[in-house]
Amino acid sequence: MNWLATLNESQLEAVIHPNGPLFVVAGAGTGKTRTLTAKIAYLIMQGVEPKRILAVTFTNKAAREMKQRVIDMTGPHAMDVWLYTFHAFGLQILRRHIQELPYGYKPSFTVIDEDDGKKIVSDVIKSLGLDTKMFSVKSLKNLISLFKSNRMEEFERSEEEKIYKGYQTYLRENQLLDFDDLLIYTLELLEEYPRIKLKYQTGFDHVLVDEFQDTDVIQYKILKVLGEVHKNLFVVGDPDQSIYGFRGANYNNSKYFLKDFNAEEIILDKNYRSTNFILKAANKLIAKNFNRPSQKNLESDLGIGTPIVYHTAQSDYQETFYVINEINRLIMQGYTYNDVAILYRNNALSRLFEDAMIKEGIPYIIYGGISFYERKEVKDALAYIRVINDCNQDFYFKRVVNVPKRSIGLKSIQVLEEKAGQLGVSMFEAIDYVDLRPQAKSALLDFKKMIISLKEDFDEMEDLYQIMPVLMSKTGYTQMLKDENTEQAEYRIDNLKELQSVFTRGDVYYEGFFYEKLNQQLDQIALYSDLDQDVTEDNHVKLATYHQVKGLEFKAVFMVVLEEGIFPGDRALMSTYELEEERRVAYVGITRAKERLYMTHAERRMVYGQIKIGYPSRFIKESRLDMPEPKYKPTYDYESHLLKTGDHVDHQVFGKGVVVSIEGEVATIAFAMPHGIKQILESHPSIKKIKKQ
DNA sequence: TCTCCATGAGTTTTT
DNA sequence: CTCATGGAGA
Repeated sequence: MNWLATLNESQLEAVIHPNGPLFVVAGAGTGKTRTLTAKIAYLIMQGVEPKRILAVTFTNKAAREMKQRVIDMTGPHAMDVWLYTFHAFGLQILRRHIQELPYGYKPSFTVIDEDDGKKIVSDVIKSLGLDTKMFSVKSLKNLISLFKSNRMEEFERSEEEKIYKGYQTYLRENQLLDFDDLLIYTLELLEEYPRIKLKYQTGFDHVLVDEFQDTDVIQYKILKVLGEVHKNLFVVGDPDQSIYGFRGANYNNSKYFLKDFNAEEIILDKNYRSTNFILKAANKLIAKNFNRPSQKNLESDLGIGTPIVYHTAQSDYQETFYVINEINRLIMQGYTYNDVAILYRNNALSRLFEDAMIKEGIPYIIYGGISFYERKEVKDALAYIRVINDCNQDFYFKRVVNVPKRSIGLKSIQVLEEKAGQLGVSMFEAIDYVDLRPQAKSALLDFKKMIISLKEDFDEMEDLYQIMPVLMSKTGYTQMLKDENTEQAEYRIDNLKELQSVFTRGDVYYEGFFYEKLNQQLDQIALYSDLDQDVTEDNHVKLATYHQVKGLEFKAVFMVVLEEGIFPGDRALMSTYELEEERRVAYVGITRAKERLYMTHAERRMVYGQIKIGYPSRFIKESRLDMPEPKYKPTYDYESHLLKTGDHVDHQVFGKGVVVSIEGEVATIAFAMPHGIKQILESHPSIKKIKKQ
């Protein structure tokens, strides 16, 4: 156990802490993962059976890495540790017990992703005959999610509730579960079914949780049930890095945990990542948050380091220019492109910087975008496989029946779906009975024949790698892409080849007959959003949002577009709660940097095609170490006003209003109730002047 | 069934 | 500005 010697005092204290509830508050870069894996290894060394340990994480990547580390530390029997994401843990439980719930689910249910969910919502809206303009699919899917996970009491509009019910019915009738269901049904089984509850309460002796600050209400309840009997909950997290509130992460869970379990608390604040200029800035910034349990100040042994560099650019373009220049200077000083990250608040801001990178020939990658398993061609291929695997999967049937084009239009599909509904069979089965024009009917019959033929091929197969070639040629999918003869199509073919290698790897990883392997592989894919390609090898600057780099670190970090209205965003200005979350996002940003940190903003920026004046983000001032006000000299003319008394304006949040007076840069504007009179910077990006009628 | 234009919306997203 | 969507028309 020589790895125990590598831990610092607080880490060691946490690791050898006797049984009972413990909250390890692990600040950024303080060895959170190291402590958690050491704890698991320690438990195993103490004689706890690996299969009686449950550790949950938020990402597959974290789960996989942690498992590997524990195996490295204690040997291969650590394979038996239950180390899963919350969702994967739920999936395990539900594959075993879902038939006990009164919703008609069979253990062979399918997990759909966010995109599929939206499609279903959209179909439901249409089938209810509602005006599609009145209901945004995106926000409805969100509302449904809020409602399902008890984060919203009731729907505001009766139609919304109808859509929710339609969605839920569709899922149940088609044996589909969305991501929320994986957690909700798991909780229901654990809370309402004493036998199951007892099984899992006593099946584990220890429950460990990573990134606890990101747990939502349902996840916390699951942990609560699991830990109720033995109370051996080892929870690691950093409330200051809670930046997923919008997705349901409940900031108060840390308070609840300390109270509900009367847990002890150990704080890790010795940082191993950054120099102290950076840490001081981070400490100073986060201290501005009022709602802040478990306060801590980060400090490291890495010296004071280089001061943070602030830069005010005259325009958005010049800001990118400055960043490029500084990157070039860093390179001359011996940094590699790999050491550098450009971080911003939202994805749209990547564009400017991407353009600049291309122009200057600096290698870069942009995080985010559509991930591998969300790509159209990959989803199509998987949908085919699901239909072949089980012909009654109407949802996936609909997706592929006319891809490539087989002249089976929307109308034909609708008629078929109705027929299937009348007969109470799947669309696939209903093909024989449906009344359609001969062309459409024979196209459907041909499709059916093709699927049956593919099914026969599958039955003959022994390994997953055999799937793709047959599938792609029989369905005509590859041919369709080849005929397109575009770069885009080439790229899609490459992605399908990559899917092929996913299956090849699956052959090594999974055991059993073809269909057993296939089902395991499909489950895996359902919970994985992306391939874990190791991108750290290549040498390029990383462009990413703050959210995307949580948990990562870079020698040099550029926090760009630090402007009021963008970061913090307009929406966050009204509530302390949201503003504090924005501040935590900034805190995450600062703490990514190991040696160099730049904070930049521009005075003028194109926003939606219009030039707007930008003010430096309050986070600059709030984190700045020199006490006096930042030497910010605006270069625009104070006297030329953008607005004048009597102007009508439209504010993104407060709606329409009239300018009552102007003093300096501040306009007093009267908005309709309940907002009333507000004083706002006249050039604030959320204000738009509207022409008088 | 496909293509073209008008229209509107426009944070963050581990699963 | 730029992307997605939906309706009209070929």
